[in-house]
Amino acid sequence: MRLERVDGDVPDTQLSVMFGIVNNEGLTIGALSDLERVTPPSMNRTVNALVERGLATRSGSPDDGRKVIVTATDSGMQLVEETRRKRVAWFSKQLSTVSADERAALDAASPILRRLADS
Amino acid sequence: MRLERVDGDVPDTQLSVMFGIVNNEGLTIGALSDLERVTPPSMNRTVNALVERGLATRSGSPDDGRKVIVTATDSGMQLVEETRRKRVAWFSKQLSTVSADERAALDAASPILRRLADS
DNA sequence: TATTGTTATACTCTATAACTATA
DNA sequence: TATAGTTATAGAGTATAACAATA
Repeated sequence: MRLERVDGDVPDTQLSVMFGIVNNEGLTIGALSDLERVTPPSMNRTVNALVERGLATRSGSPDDGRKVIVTATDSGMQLVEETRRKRVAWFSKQLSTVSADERAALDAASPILRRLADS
Repeated sequence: MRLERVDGDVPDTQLSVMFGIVNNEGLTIGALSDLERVTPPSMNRTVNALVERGLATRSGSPDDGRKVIVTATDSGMQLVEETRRKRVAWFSKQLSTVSADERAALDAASPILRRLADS
């Protein structure tokens, strides 16, 4: 599903961070590096790339001068929405090849797989 | 599971190629790039890294002078076997947290997921 | 002429260590 | 002193384009 994207070759990692800042308000560099499970320097670099592409902006936190809040630009929000639309469409198409019984089997396995993935 | 590895920090990609050459005889650079779904130059680079680490060797094909066959060294085979052992142990441990009913649900979902992944 | 591999080049992601600025 | 972010540096993976060697 991650391969479903909008033309314009924004890499996967950068796209994932875009989804993060669109879906959550006021994320800092540190919060983003926790979310994506990378180190702060790595996230810093990725955010730089997003800002250079005009997809995100940095702004200082009002309450803590050390923190930096990353926000999506209009262009960034548009990219996320288009990508989401494409992914939902792809997923729906995949799901249409699954019978009701198969769907039930997947539903049954889903929470077990999630538990194993989180452990 | 892929995170389960032997100490010595051989990266994931390189380890995956090692499993490829241990599990299949006489693989060429081209065959390996197909197997790992990367371009030949990329695979060439990875094989170079393996040779530098002493895990694999290159040798010319007897029947086609253009082809290069990649083979695991003793050290390479040892690394693969130890890694496999660790991964099997990890997997068994995970499986031990799954009840018989849950196991049945996973077994039912498995072929469906495989079909979707291949499509 | 087509195929196989290689080299050159460039971009992305990742990490650790060391540094700056703020709390 | 501790925390948030940044810069410096280095290793790894990926791709495309251009090239050499062989079929």
